[in-house]
Amino acid sequence: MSRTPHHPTRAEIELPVLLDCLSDPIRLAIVYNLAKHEPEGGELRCGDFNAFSGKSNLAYHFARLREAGLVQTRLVGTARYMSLRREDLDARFPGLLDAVIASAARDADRLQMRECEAAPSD
Amino acid sequence: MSRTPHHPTRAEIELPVLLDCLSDPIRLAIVYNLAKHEPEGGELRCGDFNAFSGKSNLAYHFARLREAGLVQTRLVGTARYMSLRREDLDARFPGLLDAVIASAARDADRLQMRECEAAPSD
DNA sequence: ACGATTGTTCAATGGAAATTGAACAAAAGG
DNA sequence: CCTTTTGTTCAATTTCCATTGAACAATCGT
Repeated sequence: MSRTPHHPTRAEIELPVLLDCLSDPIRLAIVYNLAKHEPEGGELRCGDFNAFSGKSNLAYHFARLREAGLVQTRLVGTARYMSLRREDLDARFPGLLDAVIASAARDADRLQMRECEAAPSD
Repeated sequence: MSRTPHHPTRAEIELPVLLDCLSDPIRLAIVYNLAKHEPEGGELRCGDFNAFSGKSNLAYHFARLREAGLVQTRLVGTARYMSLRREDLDARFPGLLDAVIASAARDADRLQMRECEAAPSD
């Protein structure tokens, strides 16, 4: 485990990678839930998504989200807090993230979009 | 060759399929060029993209774009004219297509986005 | 120091996607 | 008709992606 996971710079974020990342139902659901919690700070723990899939599979999706530049990870004890890279994404591709999230919200039922409970913060 | 290729209805268009479709560089370039030609009617022939890849590979990508609901195909003689399904896409996922196209335009250089010449219309 | 918790890394597997070339289909034009 | 043009379909290959379980790493609590 590297002490600090790698995050691409804002300029390194690439559109096809980002779209591919968002095209996976599990990753889209993660982004959707992160967006939903933005009013309350926007941070969720990795463990908050344990109902979505197995842990190792989730770790794989978290890494893809991070390396695509969609989320940032903050280490707190043994836990990891994730949040959307709002500023970077809005600066890089204005309106794109909002349009995707709004589209996902619109189809939440059809997409069988899961929701997760935020664990009590530290 | 079926006389009329299948197009999904507006309601059948699905977000993950659409995003996956747009995440491929060749398909994104096709959509980008179709968008660029919207002021002039928005139709381009399949053959206008022949510089992008081999014909059979393009036929594969055209089918994916069509089946994702991104484009519609009109048969004229031996040629096929494609155009974006603007109304359906804007109705289904407002702002999404525009945000993607604007993002692609912004990164056109980095994406080595090819441009195609519209052949003289009939 | 020890065990529990949290999450990652690794290796292996199954399956879907992209690419290629050859063969085919439909219409246009001489 | 016969040839050319346009584009698809098919089969085969290669590559990449998602998923799984076992092993590992880092921290916390006691």
